[in-house]
Amino acid sequence: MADSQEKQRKTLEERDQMSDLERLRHSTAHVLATAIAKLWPDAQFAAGPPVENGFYYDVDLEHRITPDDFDAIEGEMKKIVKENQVFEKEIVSRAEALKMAQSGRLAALGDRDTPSVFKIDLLEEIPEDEEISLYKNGDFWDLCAGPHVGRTGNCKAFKVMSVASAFYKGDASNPQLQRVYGTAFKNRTLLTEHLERLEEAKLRDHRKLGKDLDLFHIDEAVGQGLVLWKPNGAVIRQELQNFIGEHLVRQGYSQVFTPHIGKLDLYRTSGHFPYYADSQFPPVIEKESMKALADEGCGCGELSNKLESGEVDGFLLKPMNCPHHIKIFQSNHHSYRDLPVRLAEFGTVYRWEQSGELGGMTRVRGFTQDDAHIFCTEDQVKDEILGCLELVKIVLGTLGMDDYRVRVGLRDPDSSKYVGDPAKWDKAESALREAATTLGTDFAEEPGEAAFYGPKIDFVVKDVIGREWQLGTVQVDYNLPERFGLEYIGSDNSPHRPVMIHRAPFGSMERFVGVLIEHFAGKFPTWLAPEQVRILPISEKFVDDAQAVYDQLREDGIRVKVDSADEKVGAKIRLAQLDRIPYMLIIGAKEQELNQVSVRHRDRGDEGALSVVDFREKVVAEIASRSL
RNA sequence: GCUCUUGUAGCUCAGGGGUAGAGCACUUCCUUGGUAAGGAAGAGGUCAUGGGUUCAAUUCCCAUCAAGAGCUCCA
Repeated sequence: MADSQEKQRKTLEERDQMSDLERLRHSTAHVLATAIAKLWPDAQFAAGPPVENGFYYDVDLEHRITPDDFDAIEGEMKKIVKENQVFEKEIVSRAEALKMAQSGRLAALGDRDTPSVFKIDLLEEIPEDEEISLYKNGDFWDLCAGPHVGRTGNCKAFKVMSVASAFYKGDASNPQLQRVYGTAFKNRTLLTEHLERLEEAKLRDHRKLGKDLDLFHIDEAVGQGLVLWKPNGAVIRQELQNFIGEHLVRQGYSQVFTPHIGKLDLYRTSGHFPYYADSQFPPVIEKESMKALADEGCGCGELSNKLESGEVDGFLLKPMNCPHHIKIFQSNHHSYRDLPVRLAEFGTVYRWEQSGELGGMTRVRGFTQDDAHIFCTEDQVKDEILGCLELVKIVLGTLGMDDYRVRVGLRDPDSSKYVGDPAKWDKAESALREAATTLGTDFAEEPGEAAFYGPKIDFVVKDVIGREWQLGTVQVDYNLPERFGLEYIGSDNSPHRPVMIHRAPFGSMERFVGVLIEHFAGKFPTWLAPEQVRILPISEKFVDDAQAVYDQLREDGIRVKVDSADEKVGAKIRLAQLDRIPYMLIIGAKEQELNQVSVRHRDRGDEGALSVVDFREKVVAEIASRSL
């Protein structure tokens, strides 16, 4: 937030550290800008930095750039590359730079009627003691601190990728610019490889696979961001819940169930209403109040005031589970001997995410957290955090998800959005930091990433198109115990305030399964696969034998189906492969005679014949061990 | 929420001012076949919704709803 402007401007030191690839991409951004300036001389350029997979340049332009323009843009870029213009650095005085900007000369091919408005703005942000440099390639002069490659001829392997819009300087109150994205690599081979990787990634997109494999459905009639789990998806979710459930028992959690709504007063106490009203579904107003209000002809604004003041009461779809769990904790008196109390629930919550934010399973409006709240003493905080991290590690380890990063979210010292005593924050932050060091993986401390009520550790993974998603989370909370006046009786026979820890190893079932679909590209390990075994009789004659094997496997709880369609076995195999079924059992005359099945694995191929008993044992063991 | 793009059969998509087409899936028939597609026939659509322009709109225009990309946001 506060640092978004700083992010726009790299320090000189950071610029010196720009990698060769970033330098190349940044230079290609200038080539892009040169091409756009040729095609549309009235273009006003803002910033054009390298980014993770390429670069972009922000431009304000009457003409709406569409993918249809890409050929023309790339054509111009190729000419500029071919001309092999030198990237020339020139140090100028502030006054000179300003003069050029006033005459529209910056980020342009020549003087213009209008000043280079964004460049003037950017000039003003450059610290007094910093030198001001221009980079020139051909007639294109741009205000730029560099660094660049030597010549435009170095920028051969590029591609214009997409165009989107972005707020100037990342501030939603600023005008929106057209952001043209491109990518560039050292050579064509690397570029082609990158483009192929993107194509492959599209194939494992969870939204596509969710449809192909019949895992989930989002229906307009139900609502945006509200996920319907279809039978296949439900199997995966249930297996994951069982898996977590087993570990909860081992770690001394108690399972609870709570309703999906709670009174507004509950959230007034927690501080979530009306503070977070914008990101909640509107309250459900009590019947009697509703009627009275309607009779009064109460308007919308009035209603909202009355809700805020508490004059009218109602219920809120729960945006989180904490208050309910707190009330469970509070329904008993607690001695220090009882602590920690660990309450776990797969709790469904509802949040009014902005419509532009919704997407697939990863950002939704109703989702189920594998939530738990731990109420403990100050002394227990560290061990409890360790326990939580242990659980996250077990989860990610079992699923083979090792491509994640750990983020320790600390408060932003300059912001006032945080509640609670700074001394307690310090304590919580150091507890988390200490716990994170025991993790054995690198972690990054990120100021400003804390929740408003406390610091946290997040496990972040990337989806197929490189977007980061927060999955598992462990958060310390000194705030809610205060607001609800939680207490336990200490060994000194006087009341003390417990500390709360929120934790969710998956984060939400929706997001986690979405990410998991992409992680496995739909090829779930046998224990998670909606259909674990498919039996393929060679012809109609062997359907009865297939059915007999089916019955035996079902006894062991194996999820199995028989494909009795009137098709050749090749076609049946193809279908089973497309459905990503781990095991195919082929039954024909040979197998019938020996009471065997021919085993084919979706990745390993033909594995030869086994007796039904042997196959059963093998698969049951594989499932029980949750092997990958 | 903002900008842009998109919305045609269950799925993937083509088409285009004169009320629609392919492949896969589905149904039926022929075929009884050994490790990624055997053949034939059939059924299936108010072309997202609501307005407007027009003799005529699924096609053009506007709005709404939804999806996608990016930005902003994410207790």
